[in-house]
Amino acid sequence: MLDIKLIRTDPDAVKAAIARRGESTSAIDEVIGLDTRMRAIGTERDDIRAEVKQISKQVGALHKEGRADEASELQATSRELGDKEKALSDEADELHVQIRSLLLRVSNMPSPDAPDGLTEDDNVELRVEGFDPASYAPHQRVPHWDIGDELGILDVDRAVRMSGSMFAMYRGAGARLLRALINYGLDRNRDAFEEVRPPTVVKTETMIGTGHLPKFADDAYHLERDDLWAIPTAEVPLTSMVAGEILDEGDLPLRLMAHTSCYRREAGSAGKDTRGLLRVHEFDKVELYAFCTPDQAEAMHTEILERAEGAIRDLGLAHRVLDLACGDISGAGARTYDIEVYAPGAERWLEVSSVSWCTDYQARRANIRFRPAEGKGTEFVHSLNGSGLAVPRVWAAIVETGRQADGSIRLPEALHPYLGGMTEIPAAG
RNA sequence: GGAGACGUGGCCGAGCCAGGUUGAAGGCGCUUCCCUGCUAAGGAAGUAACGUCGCAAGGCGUUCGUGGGUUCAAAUCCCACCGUCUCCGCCA
Repeated sequence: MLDIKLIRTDPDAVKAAIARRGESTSAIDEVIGLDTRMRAIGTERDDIRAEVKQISKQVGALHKEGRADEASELQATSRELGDKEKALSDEADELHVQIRSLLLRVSNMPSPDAPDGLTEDDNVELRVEGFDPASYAPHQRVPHWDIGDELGILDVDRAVRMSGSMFAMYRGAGARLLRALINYGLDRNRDAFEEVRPPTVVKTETMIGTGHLPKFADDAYHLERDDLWAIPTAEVPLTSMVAGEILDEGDLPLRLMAHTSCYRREAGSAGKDTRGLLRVHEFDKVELYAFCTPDQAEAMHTEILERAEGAIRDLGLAHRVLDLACGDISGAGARTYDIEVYAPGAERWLEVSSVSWCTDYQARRANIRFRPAEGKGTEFVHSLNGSGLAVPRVWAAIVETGRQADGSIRLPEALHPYLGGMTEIPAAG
C-alpha cells in the first residue's frame, strides 16, 4: 500500500511513478478527493466527541451532588450531539473503507532505477552466464517431458488423470532429485537464513498483506467452505510472520527461508508453454525472505540475488539475469531481478527466480514496523523476497542439460551429497 | 464437534459482579539523573501506538482480543465473532 501522506503532499510524483507501470492513476485522484473529505469530517467528529466527553463528566459530577434535574438538560444536549457524531462517524468510516479498498489495488511505485518500459521486451539483460547455443549436442535437445517418460522419472499423464492438466508427478530418481534440490536450496543458505516451515493454507487477511489479494484473487486457490487460501508462494506466510509487530532495529535484517508447496491457478494460461513442468499448478520452492531497514535494503536485494543466482550457477546451468522493466514488475515490487535458466530440450529460457524489493509496500499492508535505535517513533520495514530454488523448472533444466548420448542423465556435482552418492540417472533399458 | 474458564500497556497483574474525572493501580523491565572509588543496594523523574490540527510548544480524538449494541457516559453491561486454556469426543 502506498503512503497516503505522500499521496497528499506529492500527488504528481506518485502518479508519475504509477504511470511508469502503465497503470491508471485515476484511483490516486479519487483517493485524494475522498481523503480531503474524510479529514474534514473527522475533525468535526472529533470536536463533537470531545464536547460529549466534557458534558458526560459534568453529568457525572452533578449526579454525585444529587442535582439530577440539572443533569437531564445536559443529557438531552449530549444525546443530540451523539446523533450528529454517529452520522459523521459513519460517513468518515465509509470514506475510510473506500480509500483503503482503492489503495489496496494500486501497485507499488517502481524504483527510479528500474528500467522504463511496459513489457517483458523492455527488460534489461544484466548478464548471461554459461550459455552457448552452439554447444548443445543433439542428445541434449530432448524436452524433459520426453525424458521423463523414457526414464520413468516424471509421470505427467497419471498426474493429469488424478488432478487435471498442469499437474505433475515425480517418480523414482526424479522424486529423489526433487528432494535433493530442496535440501540443497535450504542448506546453502543456512549460514544466514532461519529455516521456517509455515502453513500453506492461510486467511484472506494474510493474502492481503503481500498484495496477492484483493487484486489477484483469480490466480489463487480458494477453499470456500473455510475461507482459506492456498499460498502461491511462501512469501505470503513469511510476510505475515511478523504482521502487526514492531521489531527492534537490532533484530534487522531478519532473514528467513522456507520450503513449501506453492499453488497457482494460472488462470488464462491454458495451452501456452504448459507442457511438462513449464507451468504447473502445484510446485515446490525454497523461498528466501528478508525484513530490513530502508538503509539495508539495497545491499539485501543484491545479497538475495547473489544467493539465488549462486544456486543456479553451482548446478552448472546456463542462465541470465534480467532487470525488469517497470511494467513487468509484479504489484508489490519496486525493483525486481529475474533469473532465467536455459532449458536446451524445451529450447527456451525459464524463469526460476524473481528477486523483488518491495520497499515498505507490504510492510504497510501488513503493518510491520521497527523502532530505530536512534531517534524516536517507529518506521515501516522494507521487505524483500526471491526464490532460492524453484524446483520444477530447475529440475527440467538439469535433466535436459545433463542428458548424455546414451540417454542417461549426468547429475550436477553439487547435488551428489544429497543423492546418496548417485552421480547419474541410468539410461532406460 | 460438545461443556466450561479466560483474553487489560514491553512483560506480570489490579480494575469488570455496584458503568463516571482510568491511557488505565501496583510490580518487573527499560531510559535519564542523584548518591557511590567500582559494582550492588538506595533515591528522583520518565517510559505505548496511531490519526488529526499546529512553524512549534502543544491541543483534540482513537485504541483494555475484534466488531456491533445499550447509555449523557463502557475496560466495566448485552450480543456476535476470533483466539487461548481445561475437560470430553475424534484422530495421524
